[in-house]
Amino acid sequence: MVATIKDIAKITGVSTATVSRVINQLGGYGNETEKKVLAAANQLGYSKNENAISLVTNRSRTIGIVIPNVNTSFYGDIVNGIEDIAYKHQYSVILTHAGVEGIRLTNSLKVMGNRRVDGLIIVSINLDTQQLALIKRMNLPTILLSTQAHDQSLPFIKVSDHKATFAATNYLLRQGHRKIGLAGLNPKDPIAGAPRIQGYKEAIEANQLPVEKDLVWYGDFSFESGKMAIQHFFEKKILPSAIVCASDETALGVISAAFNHGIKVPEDLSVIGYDNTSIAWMATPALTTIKQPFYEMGAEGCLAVIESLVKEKKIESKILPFELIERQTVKSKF
Amino acid sequence: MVATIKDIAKITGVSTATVSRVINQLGGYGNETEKKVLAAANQLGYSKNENAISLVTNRSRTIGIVIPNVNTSFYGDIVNGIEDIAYKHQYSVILTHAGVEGIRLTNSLKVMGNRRVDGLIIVSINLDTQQLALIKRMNLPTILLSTQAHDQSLPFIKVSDHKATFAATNYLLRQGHRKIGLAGLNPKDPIAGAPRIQGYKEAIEANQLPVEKDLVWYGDFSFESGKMAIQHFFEKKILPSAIVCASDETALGVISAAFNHGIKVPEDLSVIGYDNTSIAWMATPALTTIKQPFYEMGAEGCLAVIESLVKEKKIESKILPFELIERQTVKSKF
DNA sequence: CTGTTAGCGCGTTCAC
DNA sequence: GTGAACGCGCTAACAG
Repeated sequence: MVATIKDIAKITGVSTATVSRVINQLGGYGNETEKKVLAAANQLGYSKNENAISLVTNRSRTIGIVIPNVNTSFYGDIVNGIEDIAYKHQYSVILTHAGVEGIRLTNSLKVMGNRRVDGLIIVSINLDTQQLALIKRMNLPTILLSTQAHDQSLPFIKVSDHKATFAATNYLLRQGHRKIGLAGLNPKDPIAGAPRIQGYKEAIEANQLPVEKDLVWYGDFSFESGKMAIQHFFEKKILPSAIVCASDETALGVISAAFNHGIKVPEDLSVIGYDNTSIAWMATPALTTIKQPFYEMGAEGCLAVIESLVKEKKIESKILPFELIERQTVKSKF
Repeated sequence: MVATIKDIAKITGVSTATVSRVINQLGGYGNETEKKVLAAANQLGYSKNENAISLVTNRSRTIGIVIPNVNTSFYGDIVNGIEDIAYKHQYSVILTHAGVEGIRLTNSLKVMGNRRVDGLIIVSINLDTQQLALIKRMNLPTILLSTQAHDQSLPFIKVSDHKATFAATNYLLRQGHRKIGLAGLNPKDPIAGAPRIQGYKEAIEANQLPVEKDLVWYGDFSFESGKMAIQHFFEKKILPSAIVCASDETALGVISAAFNHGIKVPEDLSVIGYDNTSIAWMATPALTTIKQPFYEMGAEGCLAVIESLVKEKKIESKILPFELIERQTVKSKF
């Protein structure tokens, strides 16, 4: 058994109250006692029991992270950002997976409730009305990362999917591309799907070009979606000169399938990705892509939650800037 | 404030002890009371307070994960494996980063101690003697993942780095390659460095070939190391026909630099990676590599810790099998 | 089948 | 400057 403040009290001959004061540096005790207590604590290898503290203070200094079960590599960055900030503020982080598409979310929330987390960070899950209600009922400072509530009823941090895809498409247009495909987006996804499709269309139309249905291939943001897009374009015999992709993975899928068909990137086909995960810059040719600031999302989200805890500050939604990173997969037509 | 068993007791007119029995399904109570209690719990939205439970039972049903701060994508898989198993057994998982090369480890362990985690999973950190002592002093079921203690004093799960690299090298040899390079390994790393270098050398020598010093370029497992290796080979004018790489990232670095020099993979140069992270199969050409079963490492490691908790079963070290995955970056010389 | 009691480790009055 | 006493929410004897 680990030592407790009782043990320290016994050894030093002071009361547990005083030990507690010293350990928490609350002041109001003599120099002598302080030394005595600290020495004893050190000698016994005393370690706070956060569970006991939680019980009496009614706060756990713990933040709950809920992540879906898909394994795109960017979750790592977000979690990094969260944990770094939590660490700085002496908070701990407990992590649960909410299953594919958040199926296990209810259970995740239950766990978080049982652990009495002080705040909640929910990453990249499309919440339905019922789930939203569940979250609100927990009455905890909460922030959504890389997603948002369809009714905006919870604060979030993300980039503007609409603008980012508009920018990507427009960039291709400015490079002289006229037949621009779209690959891998899910139109039923109200957060990361539909708005991006809209951004793509608007960019095309803003240039007085027609949106061609056959140039759009829906999917699920995956590598496979990218491969299938190329397959589809081939079958329809309508190969675009450039493709806007749902993710870096989709872009790599496009490139992979293109390669198999003998199409060269970027000479014959330009490709632009989305996310700027590590695979983007490690690929050959290196992927031109839209960068999402994942680490910052995590860090700022965590900070917002913690500040709402200590300063009772309301959590504000925030749109973070994306960035178009030019590398080697887009070729100008001029 | 959330409802407690006291509230339930008051409403239903039974004692808190009985409420506790019902909630934990311990049996020994009437059908009537059970219904009453459950109904009240439901109505009040009762939620266990795990912190209070931890206090009295002296176990937290929490497992601590310590991960270094580097951001290779495979941590995600390991954590996935851990969390899935933890979830199944109703354990929670608390995550801390131990900084670059485990510099913050002491603090991580302190956090874990304060939270009174029941078990410890340490991922991919090379522990020095002092750190090992620290961990042992915590007196917790512990397992190391994808690393091991230099004195084998803690159980671990990993693949045999030595054998895996031997296999990779030997595979290249069997494809007819005679000038085989090695890129990106750190010889000072006693776990993932030196043994692999050894495996490489042994394979070469087993084929009565000389180990050429200039064909070996050390590094830090990174993409950059791969690029520098090619740079080096060029300067020395000693381009191998195949390269064994420290990681998939190193392999991609090799491929990237090779591409810039007009060297084609695999036509002019064969490359074999290590890890089989997602970038391996998404790359074009898809990377031939050594697969490490990361998810399984996490899952089996977590299971071992939990079983040692419930069954007092000792945790055994385990060498997991690697697998050589043939894709498109190695070309036979025949 | 059920209630009483004690105590887990700690922070926090309220006295002195 | 310090201590006694209480209670956070819960489980675990023990008694009935």
